[in-house]
Amino acid sequence: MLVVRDLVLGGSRFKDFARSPESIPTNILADRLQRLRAAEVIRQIPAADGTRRLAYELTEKGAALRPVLLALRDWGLAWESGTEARLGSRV
Amino acid sequence: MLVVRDLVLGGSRFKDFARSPESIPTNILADRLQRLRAAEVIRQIPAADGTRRLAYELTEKGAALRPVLLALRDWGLAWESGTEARLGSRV
DNA sequence: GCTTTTTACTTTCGGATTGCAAGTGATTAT
DNA sequence: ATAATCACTTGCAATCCGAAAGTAAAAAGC
Repeated sequence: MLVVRDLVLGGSRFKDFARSPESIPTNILADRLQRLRAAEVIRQIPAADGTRRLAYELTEKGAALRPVLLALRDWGLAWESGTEARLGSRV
Repeated sequence: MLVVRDLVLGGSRFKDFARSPESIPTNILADRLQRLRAAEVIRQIPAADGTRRLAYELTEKGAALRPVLLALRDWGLAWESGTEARLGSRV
């Protein structure tokens, strides 16, 4: 879910996910990326910066998780102190 | 999350959760009930059937998770075959 | 062109978490 | 009075996770 959130926020590279404030271990991150790809929530694409490196983007199925993230964000903002709103507007 | 879903659906007793199709082991269930109580998502109440047994209900904070469940249900219905809609109408 | 750094992982390993099975004491049904 | 149900707890093997280190390929710096 945190990987999906990062993708919605614009991050798209392995290093971006690894540097997120939750600081996921890289072995777990690699496993999650693999599983999310198997579930067709994300897909691999070539990096946008001209290099031969990889990046990830949400599939249509993955983008459809946005309302779930927004509902969770709203709940956190309303009920859990310390919740930060990095996700933008509704729907 | 599955405990919260069961509570939204009407189940309220330990046995109800334990008998859910996901069949959670009872030691994990006991742990989750304790944690959800600590997080003030659920609270203990006396059972409704006159016996001296226990039941659980959602707090206001817990009930506020309903939109999250609905968003997840909608996603499952749209993208995951085999998703069953046991949750009722919107909001 | 050669060295250093970055990237995207994999491997290793101790500790935490989980699933399964069985057990327990109190309450309730027969 | 006896049996069954309820709401857990305990014990143990297997799985999963986090932290750290290692690696191969690509990119950056000089």
